[in-house]
Amino acid sequence: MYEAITIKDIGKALGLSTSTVSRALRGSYEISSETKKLVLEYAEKINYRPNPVALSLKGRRNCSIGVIVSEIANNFFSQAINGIESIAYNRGYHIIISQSHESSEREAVNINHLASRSVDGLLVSLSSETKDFSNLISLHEKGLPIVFFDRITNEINTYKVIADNYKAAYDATSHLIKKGFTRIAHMTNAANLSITGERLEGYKKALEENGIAFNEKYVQYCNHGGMVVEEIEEALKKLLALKQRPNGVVTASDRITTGMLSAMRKQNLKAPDDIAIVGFTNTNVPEIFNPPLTTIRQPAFEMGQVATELLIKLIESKRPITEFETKVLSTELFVRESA
Amino acid sequence: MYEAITIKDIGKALGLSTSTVSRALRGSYEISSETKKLVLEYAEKINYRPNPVALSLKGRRNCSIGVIVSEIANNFFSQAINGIESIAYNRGYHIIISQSHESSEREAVNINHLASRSVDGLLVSLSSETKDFSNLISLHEKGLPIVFFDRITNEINTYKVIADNYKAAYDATSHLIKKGFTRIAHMTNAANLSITGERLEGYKKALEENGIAFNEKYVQYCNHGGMVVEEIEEALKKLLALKQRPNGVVTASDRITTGMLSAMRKQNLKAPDDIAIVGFTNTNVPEIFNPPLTTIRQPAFEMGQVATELLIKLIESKRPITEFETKVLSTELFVRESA
DNA sequence: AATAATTACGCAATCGTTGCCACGATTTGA
DNA sequence: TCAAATCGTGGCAACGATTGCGTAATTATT
Repeated sequence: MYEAITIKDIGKALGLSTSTVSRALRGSYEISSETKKLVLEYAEKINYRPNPVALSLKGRRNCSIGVIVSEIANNFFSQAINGIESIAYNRGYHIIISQSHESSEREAVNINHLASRSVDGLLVSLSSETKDFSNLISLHEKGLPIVFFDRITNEINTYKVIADNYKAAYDATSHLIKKGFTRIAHMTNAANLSITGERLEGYKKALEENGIAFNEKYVQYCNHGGMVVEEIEEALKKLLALKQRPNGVVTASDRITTGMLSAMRKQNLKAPDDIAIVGFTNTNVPEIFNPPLTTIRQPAFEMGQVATELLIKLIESKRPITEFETKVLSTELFVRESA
Repeated sequence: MYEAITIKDIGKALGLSTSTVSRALRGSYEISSETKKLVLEYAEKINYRPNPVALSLKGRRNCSIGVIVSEIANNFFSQAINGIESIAYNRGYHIIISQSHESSEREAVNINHLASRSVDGLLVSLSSETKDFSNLISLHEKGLPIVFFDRITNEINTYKVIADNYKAAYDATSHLIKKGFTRIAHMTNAANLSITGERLEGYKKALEENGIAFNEKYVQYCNHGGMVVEEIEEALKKLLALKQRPNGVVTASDRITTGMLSAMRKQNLKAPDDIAIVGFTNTNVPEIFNPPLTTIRQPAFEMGQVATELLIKLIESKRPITEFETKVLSTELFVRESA
């Protein structure tokens, strides 16, 4: 099935050996310009494309980048992927996208599949379940370039790109406090994610600066990142059951934010009167929610771009790079009516 | 960089030829069970994984499916992709996702890249720009299995999966009419998409059945499918400039629906009082919009599943399939407050 | 005119895997 | 007891492209 034109076909048609054709196509100096012209024109005419699988096997570059995220049905990630693509496309790389669905097992399967299809490098945002990095470490040690973005790990020394999650959560919490809310809950992702810790610290700092005691019960972790409706409703119920019912909340992800709005609606709770809300979200239309949503917007597109630039730098670097940095990009607080 | 274990390493370690190792791994009957056990255990121990690139080159199956859509930052497509993945994963296939961004050129580049990386088959939802199918036709004729979903073409005879767009638009329009709106606009995708035509027909039919004359000026085409904010604002302005300003609208895609809500808000127009709206959208939380949105929901996940099942059927079929059908899946109208 | 240098190309190995054929050793049948 | 069948294994070629090495033909040098 599906027979493509090979270098051999060209050779046969032109009475040349495959090596000559190969060299002619690559513009080698040891081929006469006549032959080169002949081959090039014929190749163009029959629309010859080198077989990338064969090139891969030969160990040459693939010009493809593997991307693994937890969910693409998520504004943050789909925007980040668009940023990744915008750079990759211009630099001649293709991207191959995989989802972990927050499962470390699927993450491992997909990463191994990408690695074995010999992508030139990997852009990784970890699943919330991942605690064992041995697979990634071993790939990294074997020389596979990896750049982490958003959900990172300290176990691997490489480039990383994150949003300023600490400041983002600090800003969100501070805004609620400034608006007069003092019993502020935090509804967030799985506890072991890097972003969760960073955001929790910012949240705590804002409370502390304003002399508000940190209450552990105000922090609700959604292990599925809001993909499961019930976990958010459950978390809300727990918050509502507290003696000191919170009057404000900082939600830490796209799905948790919209899920919370939906859960509040079910409970007939209005923002900001019943519970004020500042949400991390990258939706394009936060103003059409009811009420218009006060949001923290992450620079998803730019994060994708920066991560991709760093990865291509790693891939194309002649000598191994050993000095890495973690790029931290600023978030933005958009004040609307929900807080 | 990145050296994997090969069949040759196993052979060397065990004093066997590569062919014996290969057959032992594949459980061939002509290898003694002792040798098999030896090889299998050693392979397990050193965590051997066959090189898929070499397998590809050998012409064997790849167990990967290429998916091309216009945008993943779109509820419909990201849900469809999740449906695709759910089936593919269970059947042992990996998926490789590419975006066309509504550009026929990028579509072609990405499709060729997928095909040349020897995916076993292609799931395609066409870009709104695509008018030339010669590339796809030629791949299809060369034997590459292709299944279209959502945005299809009649130029290629294969399996196709669509939503019942005719009935969906008919239902949406009928609902508006039933609610007393008679000047109903239709804001839709690029004119040459299959879905656009199907929806337009349903819209027209509902008007006709209710004795309402079709007004061409009420139909606004958004060539970027709502990805560009301005095109929607422009379309709304054109509608508002009409002598007979419409009092209802059927929006035909995720991005157009939310974009329209946003544009209406900018113009200080409220639904349903100023303009009632029924929108095609697959958002998970249509109830948290202002107002809660009356929606047409497409069975995106199921469409992805069905398309994938058909594709795998094509891929795994021993003898060429020549009888194809187009599966039509039902949509659902959810009545809320915007109409 | 004889040798050296250059040009332009072909041969064969390589990447990892599998398909086909062959070969020696053991077993079976007559 | 001898030929045939069977079994387990190894060797070679092939997939498509690249590349080091070799070499014939041409050109330049002395």
